Amino acid sequence: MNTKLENILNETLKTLNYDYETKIVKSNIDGVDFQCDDAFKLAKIYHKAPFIIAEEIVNKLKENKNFKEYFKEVNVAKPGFINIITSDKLINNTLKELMKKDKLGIKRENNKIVLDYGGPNIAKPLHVGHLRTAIIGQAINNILKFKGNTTISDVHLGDIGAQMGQVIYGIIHDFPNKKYEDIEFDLDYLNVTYPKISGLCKENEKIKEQCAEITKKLQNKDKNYQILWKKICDLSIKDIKRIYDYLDVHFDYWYGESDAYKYFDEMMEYLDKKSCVKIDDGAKVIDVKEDDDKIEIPPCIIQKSDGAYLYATSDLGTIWQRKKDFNPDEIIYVVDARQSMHFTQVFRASKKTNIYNGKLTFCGYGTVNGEDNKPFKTRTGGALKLEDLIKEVKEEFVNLREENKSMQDEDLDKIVNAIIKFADLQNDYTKNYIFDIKKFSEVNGKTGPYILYTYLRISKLLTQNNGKLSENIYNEIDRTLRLKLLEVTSIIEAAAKERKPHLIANYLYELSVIDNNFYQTNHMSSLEENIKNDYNIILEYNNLVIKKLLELLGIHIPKAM
RNA sequence: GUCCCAGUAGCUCAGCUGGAUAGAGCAUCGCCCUUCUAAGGCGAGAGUCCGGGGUUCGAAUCCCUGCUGGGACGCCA
Repeated sequence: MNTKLENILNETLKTLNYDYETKIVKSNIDGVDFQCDDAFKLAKIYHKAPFIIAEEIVNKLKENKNFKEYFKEVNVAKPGFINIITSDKLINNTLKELMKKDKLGIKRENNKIVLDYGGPNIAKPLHVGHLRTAIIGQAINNILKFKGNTTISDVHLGDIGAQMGQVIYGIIHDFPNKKYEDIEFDLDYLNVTYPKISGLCKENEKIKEQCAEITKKLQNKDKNYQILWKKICDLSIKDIKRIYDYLDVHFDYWYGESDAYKYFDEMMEYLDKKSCVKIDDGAKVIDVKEDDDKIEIPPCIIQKSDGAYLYATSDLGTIWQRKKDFNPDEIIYVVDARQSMHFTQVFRASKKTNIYNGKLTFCGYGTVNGEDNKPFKTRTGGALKLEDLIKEVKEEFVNLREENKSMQDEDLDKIVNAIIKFADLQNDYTKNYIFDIKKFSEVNGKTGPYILYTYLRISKLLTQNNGKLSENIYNEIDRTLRLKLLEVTSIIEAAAKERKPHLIANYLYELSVIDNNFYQTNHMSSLEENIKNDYNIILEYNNLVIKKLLELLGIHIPKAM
């Protein structure tokens, strides 16, 4: 739509001898569809009054023999705005073209992109802190895949950190006389043991040291500890998968930090030859300062003075591994914004040492806060488990009204997903947001269930149509809806380009509001056949759009609600 | 201390690659169900866009500065 209008406007500019690429934007003036503000720019370049230029353009435009095909009305407003009201014909023709197009009219991309999201720790249950990376990461994954890219998602498990030593310490002390092979325990046991030992470590320096020792040996591939480690991983991953499955969050690879450890030897050997790698206070560091830095970026430490490896090493090792396994065009990290400094260091280290020269993107999201606007904690001070959050939302929704109690479980789960995901994705992810269980479960207003409700209600109105859209537009809200549907392509393009799922969520909400208005002003059942036919075609497409966009956000539509 | 992010209606937030009268949801108040789901729609009130400068024909948006809140700053992950 915009392109078509821009083309005809640019043609006009040319005949007036203005050398300028003009842009058309959506107008927020009542009754005006689009506006062009470039008379002001031209005024500066050609030293004329903007109003004169705008009038010149509009007059010339009106001489165009195709004027009526494109426009219902074009006029100039006060200082020099060009207001455009498009013809019904243009709207309908563009809409017809869009309906024929594959993938909602978007341009295809073909990059190979690795996405790093999830990042749960083995031996700890998933909690609220794991929610955003999963939901945002999966949404970005879906969007980029829809754009045609080959995406590779990797959960990047924290499978070999300090918590492993602590859990193994706990197991050894709970099963003192058993061979490691024979020790058996379940998830409940793990869920108790980790916090228990973690607490002990805070009180007792000696136990902490012993745990650290186990961790170190494990990292150095101690065969015995690996037996227990394997058991813990298997149990824990199974549980983590269960929750991710519920949230429809999926990964192509379940690699962990331990998988990067395999490459440390060859990577360190490679790095030792680089001039930017040096020893500082006994630690091996990569200098990542750049001349135009506003602040001093500390060097990236890749090996501690005691020889141990740390966070940056494993992230660098992971880049090494990804380059080797996938050789992607880009790697996207969907992680807590507070890690921005760390990733600046790692990204720079990777570039400087030539480990990877592709694009590295940091998508840092804000924290989920409690009502005190501080990172969310339960009443007892711990992190709320994701499983409990899901339960709470479900309960809240079921108790909302009597009809919900008889809902099918399958449908309920879809709605719970919609509630949680839409709440998270409707705002720009770079910002913190306040986590309010009541607001999460709210069904009125800007929520997932509102969108689902709209979709389901429209599906019930749909009847047969002959697939041939006429040239008519019947009323203002009809027109608004058609124009809104024409925006879908650019919305997806923007969401993909900026990696911002909330653009899609906002569009879905705006579209749903228009839909609700539409079917309350236009009673389908009492309409003439030809109007009903047109509306059916439009609403059918409308629902196709809603369904596809919801899918991109990881939200699925229940059978009924 | 340095740097990053934020400050928009009572509350939660969109808008931020500059455009006309700053938009939603919740809350408040009015109207709309003999007709496809009222879990809805329409409308009203509510604003020094944190303060102060500047750039511009035009600033919530860009620059400088001050205040407030959150965060990050070499051997944790």
